[in-house]
Amino acid sequence: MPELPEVETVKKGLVPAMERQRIVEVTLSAQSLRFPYPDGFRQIVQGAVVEKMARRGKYIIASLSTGASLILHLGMSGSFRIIGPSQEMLSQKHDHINFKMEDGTVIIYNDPRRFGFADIVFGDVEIDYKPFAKMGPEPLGESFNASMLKNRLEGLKAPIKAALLNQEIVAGLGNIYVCEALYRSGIDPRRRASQISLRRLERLVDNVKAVLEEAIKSGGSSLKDHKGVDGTMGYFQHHFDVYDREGQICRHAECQKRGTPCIERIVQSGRSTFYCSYTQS
DNA sequence: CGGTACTCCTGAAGGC
DNA sequence: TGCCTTCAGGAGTACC
Repeated sequence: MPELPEVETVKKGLVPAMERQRIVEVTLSAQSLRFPYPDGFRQIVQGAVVEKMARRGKYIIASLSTGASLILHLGMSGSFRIIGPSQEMLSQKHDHINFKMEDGTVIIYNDPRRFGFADIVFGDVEIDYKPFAKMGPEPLGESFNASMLKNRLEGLKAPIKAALLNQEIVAGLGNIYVCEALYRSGIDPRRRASQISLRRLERLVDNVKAVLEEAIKSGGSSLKDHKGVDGTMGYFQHHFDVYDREGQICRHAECQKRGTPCIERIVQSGRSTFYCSYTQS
């Protein structure tokens, strides 16, 4: 389920438990995740110190003292929970990976749908890990701006909705935030990506950044709430303008005034798109 | 090559 | 209550 803000929140939550800590033991479930665990996974990870936790798109990267990097992807239903040294460790259905740290903390990866995966990369992840080699820019980075986006959209026949979901155009966006950013920008999700003016792309870029930043902020606060309860690193509660609001009235004054439902749901490349049929053109 | 459809898997939600 | 269908925030692959 997680998109960039959720992955960023999860990564931040893992930092205090993992960074500069040695992983002393790894246990894996019998069932593999989306891909089989790489050969020698346990041997490669066990005994290594996590030097730095990072995020690229929707991927979490733990760089290890051995020079290798541990890559984690949450798929649609992956989550982590952290069991402190003095806490009782209860295993749950769909637990797949346990990382036991030197101080006794255990980090557990749980994933009911098993769309997530773990991988190992030797060398420079940006070059040697295939998905990163082709991945678009980080949307919160300086390099993500309207003119570079216009270049990347040039010649595309796909609708803007599909283009923004493509991780090779821009990294980390998923169905929810694409819907929200297009709504805020007043852009019809069905519009051809290559036919959007620079002016509108400027608004789009600003709104992509804004919606992600807002989500990261609320993700951070909900993380705190969750931790106290059961150690779950949850996803934040967030208010969406259009996502999952089919048949409702959006917050635009003109739509409020009209009083008839404006939010519609359509299917684009097999995924739900929610948008305001009056203000997005 | 570009674009879309299909696919992996489990669980939650809604209809009857 | 239970059984069935539909849908889910990802992304690689298959195929036109």
